[in-house]
Amino acid sequence: MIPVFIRSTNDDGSWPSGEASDWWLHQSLSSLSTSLQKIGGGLVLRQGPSAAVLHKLIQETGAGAVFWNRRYEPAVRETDSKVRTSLQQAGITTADFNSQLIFEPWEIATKEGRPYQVFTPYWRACLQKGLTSKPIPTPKTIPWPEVWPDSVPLASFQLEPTRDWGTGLKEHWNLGCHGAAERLKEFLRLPVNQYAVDRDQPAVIGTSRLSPHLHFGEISPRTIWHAVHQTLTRSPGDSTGAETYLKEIGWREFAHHLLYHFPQTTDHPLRSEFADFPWEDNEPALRAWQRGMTGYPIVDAGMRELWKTGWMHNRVRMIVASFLVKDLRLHWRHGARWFWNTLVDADLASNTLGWQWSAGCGADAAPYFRVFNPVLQSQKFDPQGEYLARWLPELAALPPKWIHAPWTAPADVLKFAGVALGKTYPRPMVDHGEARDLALAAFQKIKRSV
DNA sequence: TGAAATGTTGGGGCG
DNA sequence: ACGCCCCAACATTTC
Repeated sequence: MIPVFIRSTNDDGSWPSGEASDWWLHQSLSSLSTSLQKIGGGLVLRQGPSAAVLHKLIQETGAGAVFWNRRYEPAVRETDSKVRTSLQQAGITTADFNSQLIFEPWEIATKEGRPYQVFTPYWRACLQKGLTSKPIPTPKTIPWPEVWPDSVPLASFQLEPTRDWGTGLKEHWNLGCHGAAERLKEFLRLPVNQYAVDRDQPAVIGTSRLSPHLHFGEISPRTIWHAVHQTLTRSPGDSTGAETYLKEIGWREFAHHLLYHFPQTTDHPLRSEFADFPWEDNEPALRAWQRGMTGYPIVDAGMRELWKTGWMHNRVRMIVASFLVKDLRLHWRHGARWFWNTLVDADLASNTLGWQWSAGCGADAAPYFRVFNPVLQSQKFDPQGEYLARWLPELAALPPKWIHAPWTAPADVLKFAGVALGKTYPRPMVDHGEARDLALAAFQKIKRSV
């Protein structure tokens, strides 16, 4: 058995991976390679068009079969299917497996046999189907070949970032299968029912933070499912936390279900009336959002956490998304692209679902008129302003009472905290009240065409 | 997995 | 003592 990773250069129209993802992939490959070496093998790295690379490897090694795990993004699905055909035509045995998901996107359907478009009934159907098979443990030994084919050096993939954010990322993540397993263990050590409460507080480590590990296949959702159920069996009692957490795994499944059945949603709204939405075109506003300089502390804290660590707390993702789409009325695609490029857990399915949900144009979406108030959200979920102070050092000296909306603070409070609005920290780039009215007015325009 | 506007109720101040 | 008004506090509706 020869483990191979191909850095594919397929011209399949898929979005080029972002820098944060690339960074993770680099570390993850290096970690996988080390693990394989420890059990006497290794990982062969190659670059080029998938099919051509595989055919060449087969020629070099005399391999008779190729196995891989299924992928679900629209563009790569097509590529993988072409690869399969071309291998089979050459008389090679192929087999593909499911490692990424608990439920295949096509095996859950409504009574009419159609895909679900609302989460709750979808998840109910999943739970009813249940998961019977147990995850297969990591093999202790693998039959290795006598002679190894050449491998290109990992560095030749040029996955390491050009900008210096490696230090910020490294401090926050422990990569690889081992890191993923550790993180799951740590997460499950917390009281299970704590999750339902803590997960919404960005200042607290209350979420599992497994998303990048899941995305890169360092841990499978089935492993998580079983570990959570085991914890429940060991210490029964209040299971709301566990159910809430598994529901998040469910959203990930749902995202893949939707992307499989509605592949156009990566770029186009699922609800077609939103194609006519009067989005603004405002480059400086987009830049202010990206850089965390909107003047709304909770938005800026989130955007800076993202830039620094390649990750953002889920509650804050919803807040910054609402701000981009409703307060600035910039197309959700701008947000999706930015997240794609900066998140270590960038995942086409989850990202697409998340942004369309926020914009109100997707499946099971928040109605468009549901506009987040960035100040209220901040006060509600970060009451002490700890999260704000952590990511906005220029506001750290402001007391909790004023840090959520510095422009409302008395002059002497600002002065004492060393805050000079418009100088050390921007004034709010829009008035939320006015922005909300404008967003609702814009919504009225497309509502008529429904 | 909202927030604001509007409606309702009930206690208390006050003439 | 009584009715009136004010306005929290909560509930409902609307965006």
